Amino acid sequence: MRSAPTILHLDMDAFFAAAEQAAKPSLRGKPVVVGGLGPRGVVSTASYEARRFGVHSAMPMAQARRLAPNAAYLVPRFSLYRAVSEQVMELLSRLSPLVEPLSLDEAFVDLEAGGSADDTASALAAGERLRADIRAVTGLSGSVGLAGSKMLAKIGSEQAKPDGLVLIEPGTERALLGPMSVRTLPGVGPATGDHLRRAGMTTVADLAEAGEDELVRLLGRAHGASLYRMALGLDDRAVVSERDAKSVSVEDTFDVDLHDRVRVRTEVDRLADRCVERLRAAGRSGRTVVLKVRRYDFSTLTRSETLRGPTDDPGVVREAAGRLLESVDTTGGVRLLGVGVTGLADFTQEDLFAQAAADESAAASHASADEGAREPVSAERAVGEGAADSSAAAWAGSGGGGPVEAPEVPAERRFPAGHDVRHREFGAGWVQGSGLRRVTVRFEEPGSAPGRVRTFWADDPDLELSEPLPLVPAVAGQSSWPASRPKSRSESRSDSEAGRSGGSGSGRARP
DNA sequence: TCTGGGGTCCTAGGACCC
DNA sequence: TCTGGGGTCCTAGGACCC
Repeated sequence: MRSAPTILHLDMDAFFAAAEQAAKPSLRGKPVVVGGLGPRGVVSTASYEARRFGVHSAMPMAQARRLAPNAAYLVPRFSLYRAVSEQVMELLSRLSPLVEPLSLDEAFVDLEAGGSADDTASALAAGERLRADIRAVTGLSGSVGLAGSKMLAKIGSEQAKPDGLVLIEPGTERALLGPMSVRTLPGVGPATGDHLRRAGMTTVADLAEAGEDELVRLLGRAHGASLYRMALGLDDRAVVSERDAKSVSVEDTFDVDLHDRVRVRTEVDRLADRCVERLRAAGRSGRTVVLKVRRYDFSTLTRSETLRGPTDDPGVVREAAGRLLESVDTTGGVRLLGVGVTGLADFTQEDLFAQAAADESAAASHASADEGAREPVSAERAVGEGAADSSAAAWAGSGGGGPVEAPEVPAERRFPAGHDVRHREFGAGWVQGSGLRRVTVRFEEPGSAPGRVRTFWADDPDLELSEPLPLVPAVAGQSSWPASRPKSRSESRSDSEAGRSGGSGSGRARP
């Protein structure tokens, strides 16, 4: 709590969808839904136009399609969002060294620590300038909350949406919060909300009135006490930059439940490899391996095993995950599998060896086999039979499961819906749909007029996938476009996987 | 309507040690 | 010989957030 509103919370408006609209002029002003396109996909972000149809985050995609059948449905492109996010974070870092990112599109900034504001007027000026800078550099809008604490700054940005700024004057917190729903407070989700409602509390004022003892009795020590303080508008949490990750995990929901025990085991192996890849990319190792299984009925369980020391050896993680799998009953079908590592240490296996060698310890019995990236097994995965999306079924081809390295990569995998392409003659565009060895491209780019559509053969040598373009043309002296740097393998993987799980390539955008 | 993927934090019981 | 309490680690699950 401070007496001047110098904590800033920035939240980009409908970030993924807005970035896609900026990249694809024909989608501006139209409903756009970004999320998983497979039969079990959910909505990541809906544009404000799509929200008017009732579409919102975390909604099953099938439901979204019923509500907004004419919206454009796109798979997320994290390389684009990451690049825009880096531009935004760079602008925030000019305000203060104390920037705490919460996700790609959200962050706290301590304006006071940065010397960029020390009272209401200067905070307001900094916030408005930031919003203008973000629009100039990225072409997107963000909403800003300013207050004397993190909680209130965040509530402020929520109230400011879309494309606004709200400043909450210190001293007015309790009056402002009193009539609001308990669900406004961070940490109060559906379960806690129900719990409180059954106890007769629906507003923040109700919580303040109930008192700390009552809330602790109801919700437990930590949760009850912190909620009581928040209800009074008290929040001392500092803005902290650079928090080390505490776990790394990967998981996959399958388009169709897995029944074959052998198949389940090979998927666990692949997930273990992917998990270790990410672990190593972060220069970390971990001691506890966690297996997650979601069964056909959505019941979810985890099994974990703590090793004698941290590892980043894919073989070790695979074996541990495999052992854990032994203790899980998978009859009835498996909907999701996940492999994670916690208890992270800052050194890699290589460092351990160096240390061990220096100590002349005999511990170096486990060779860190450099597995490298295993070729993903048939990318068709569970698509093919029983896929709900009729277009996906039509495009999945006959039988599926052809040789992985065959030259005949299906068009929908070489050219995932929504991704950028370049044609030697027609220039920049994006994949509107693909399948049956054809690719349909809309030729337009950020800043251009809405473009026209043309269809090509997927093996057309003049057509190739390209990196996302900056949403705003680069200006001399302006911050550079991070996407232009060479991508790491893990980055390029994540986008193509998103495209793969999208499966159908049915990024339908109406002309 | 039929439920993603990546995380964080908390609770609770049992083992183990002092 | 029997009993007590506290601290830490491990495991499993749940709530929550974006």
